[in-house]
Amino acid sequence: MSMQAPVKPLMAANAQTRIARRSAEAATVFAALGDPTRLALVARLCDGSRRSIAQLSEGHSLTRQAISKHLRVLEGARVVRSERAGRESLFVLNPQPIEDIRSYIELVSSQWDTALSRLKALVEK
Amino acid sequence: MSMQAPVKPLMAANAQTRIARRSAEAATVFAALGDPTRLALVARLCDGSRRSIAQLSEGHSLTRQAISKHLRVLEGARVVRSERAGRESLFVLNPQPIEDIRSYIELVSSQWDTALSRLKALVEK
DNA sequence: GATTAATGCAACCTGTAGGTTGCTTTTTGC
DNA sequence: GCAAAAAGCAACCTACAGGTTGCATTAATC
Repeated sequence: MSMQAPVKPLMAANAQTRIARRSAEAATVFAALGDPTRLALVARLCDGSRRSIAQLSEGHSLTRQAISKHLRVLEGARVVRSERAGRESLFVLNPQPIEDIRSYIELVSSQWDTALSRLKALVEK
Repeated sequence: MSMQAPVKPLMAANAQTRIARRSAEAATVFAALGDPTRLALVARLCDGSRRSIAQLSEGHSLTRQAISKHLRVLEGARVVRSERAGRESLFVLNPQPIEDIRSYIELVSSQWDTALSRLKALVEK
């Protein structure tokens, strides 16, 4: 087994740790969005509407309970919020976590970009 | 069961379908990033370095084979590319799919934003 | 107040994701 | 050429994600 990774650090260690620190939370949201059914639900809610489970079940081949479970998963990741209204519970998108992973991706991309520009600078030298 | 969703379309139907159309591919990438171990691997590769499996296994409590499997999943989602170099295979980040989901999120967010602004306009009327 | 709609709850089933162990194959370095 | 390093392959295990069915509960409606 090799002692240490013989790879030169091409970036500030700060950024790496900053990214790593946010990975855990980000993974939860990614996982929530990583199912086609759930992502379809998010897509359907992203116009800001609040819809009941029955409404959200229409058009899917799945059972109402299946949809319900998926909604609870999304709620667990805070991608969605629910509120009971009479006999139905209404779901609405919560944009915060999605905004969070957007900025996470931004962070990752920026690292990649600086890596690329450094590489380019190195080649041109 | 209710006939049709009694929800007014708050947005152009175009955007909804545009989002829906991209959901399937996006879900694959989200799923790939939805595991903490895999996201950590991506974080480690996002500086543009190419590293071997052995290198990427260091620091993890998992087996080399486990890491290897995760890398293949990432490769399946094209988040990462591999290349055999002698007796080791090197992995490097491929930013394209991540860029894709970034723009997907952009799309979703924009819908949410227009929904919000319309709501605001409605209230102020 | 009886009926029907909308959910919730719980048990259950099945496939597969995530992980391990053990062995083989391919390079490398001496 | 031999020993060790790096990775691939394959079988296996286990938990749980994703789905179903059936029944209980709550609320609207007439």
